[in-house]
Amino acid sequence: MLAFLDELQWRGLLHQSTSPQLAAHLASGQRSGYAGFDPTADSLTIGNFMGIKLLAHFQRSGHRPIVVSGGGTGLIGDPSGKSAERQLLSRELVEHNVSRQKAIFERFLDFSGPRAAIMRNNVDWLGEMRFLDMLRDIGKHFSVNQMIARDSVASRLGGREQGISYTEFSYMILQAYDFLHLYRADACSIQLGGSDQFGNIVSGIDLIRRVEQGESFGATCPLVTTSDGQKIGKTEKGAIWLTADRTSPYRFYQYWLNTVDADAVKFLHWFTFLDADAIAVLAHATATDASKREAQRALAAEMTRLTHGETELARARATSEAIFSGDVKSLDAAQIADIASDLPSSNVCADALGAGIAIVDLITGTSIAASKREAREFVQNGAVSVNGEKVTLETIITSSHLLAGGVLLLRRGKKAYHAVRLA
RNA sequence: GGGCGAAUACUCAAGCGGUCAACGAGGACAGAUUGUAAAUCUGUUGGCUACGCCUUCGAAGGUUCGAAUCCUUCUUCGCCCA
Repeated sequence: MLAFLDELQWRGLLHQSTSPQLAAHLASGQRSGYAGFDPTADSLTIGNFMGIKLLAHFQRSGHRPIVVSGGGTGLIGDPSGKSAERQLLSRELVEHNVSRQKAIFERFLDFSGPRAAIMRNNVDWLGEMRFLDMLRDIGKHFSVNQMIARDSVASRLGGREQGISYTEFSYMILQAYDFLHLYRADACSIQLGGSDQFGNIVSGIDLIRRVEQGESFGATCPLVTTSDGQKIGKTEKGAIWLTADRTSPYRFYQYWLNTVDADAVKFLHWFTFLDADAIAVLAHATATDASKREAQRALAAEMTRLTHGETELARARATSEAIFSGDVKSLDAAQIADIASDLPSSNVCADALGAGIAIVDLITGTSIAASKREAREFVQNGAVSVNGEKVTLETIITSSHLLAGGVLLLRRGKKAYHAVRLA
């Protein structure tokens, strides 16, 4: 078992730590460390995954991870890395989001055993905090002079267009207080997070030192980006989520499979739990014959298994193969239904289909083509196929085209698929 | 409070009375090539009952045969003076 910091180090996930003593602190016993998550949505994206992964490594290295849901801070909004003031979320929504996110953590962390992960929600302590107490007990330890020097605050003070509200300005105090609370209540001495959280982490450490004369630590991972500097997990069609209701396992699998060569090995380090040897083998394979995309395949498989489980991985793989080999006609009804459930879909009524529908009309308004003009263009370009066969403008779709189970599989280009069900 | 200027499609950005559904760039999408890549080349990028028609150039009115282009008011933003 590798020490926590060493593990992060070789994976390229260690950006900064607050003190050289951290390694010794970790080596001297089982520690508790936390990372916070904003309940801005009822799910989490692969952008949030890094925080989870830090905790997972922490646990695997023999320590106790604490997941802190920002049920309280989520009501305020973290100004770090934000150029504009955030919209406030309602209490009900934040609460709902917190409860939905809980289920996600259970897939990545072990909530049983001697190092069982624990969940905390900072609304539990921030919610009942009295304003006067906060000002007297906590506020006294913060220097406004230092607070306004913070990047996240300074950038907002300079601009005339985007100021910062007192609400968001206070955020760092709340996060610092979180750390203090956890230090007291759960003997939590470490905070983990992205590099953008470094300032907030240090604030917490300072506060603990002043109030409790205690020692605490922090470590951050770098902001992970793709080779062309883009945020990971952002696509044109929206973020890649960690729950099937927002991103199907198939799409999730495809996202990783489509990783560019330059990023594949790097992502294996960052996102998977594969060990150094396994990654070295894949790196070698990629260097020798990139066209086999072994690194991408392993990455997609690992990530899908991790987030959705073995069964969903098998399905996503099977769907991918059936679809990209173009051989969908030989599939049976169950397989087709399986595939269709992973794809965007629409319905067509049996009567209309009986009479025959022009291909252009069929695909207009689906995820394949937004308008008739576009539909015509795609068909003319030879971009559209039905059940793996190219269609032309003259093609009329009738019930004889239906695959087993009453489904049509539409395809545009190489990667856009759509299922049409008989209604 | 006063003065000046700007608002154009996903973004940036031309246009300043007809030839404007609106130059160009980026992005996006598709085709060829390929590895469900990258790079490259080509095409498309408001909608439709489609060699024509309809709706768009911050909003509402107006001038004109005709406006994104001129006038009025309003809204928002920027700059300058107080």
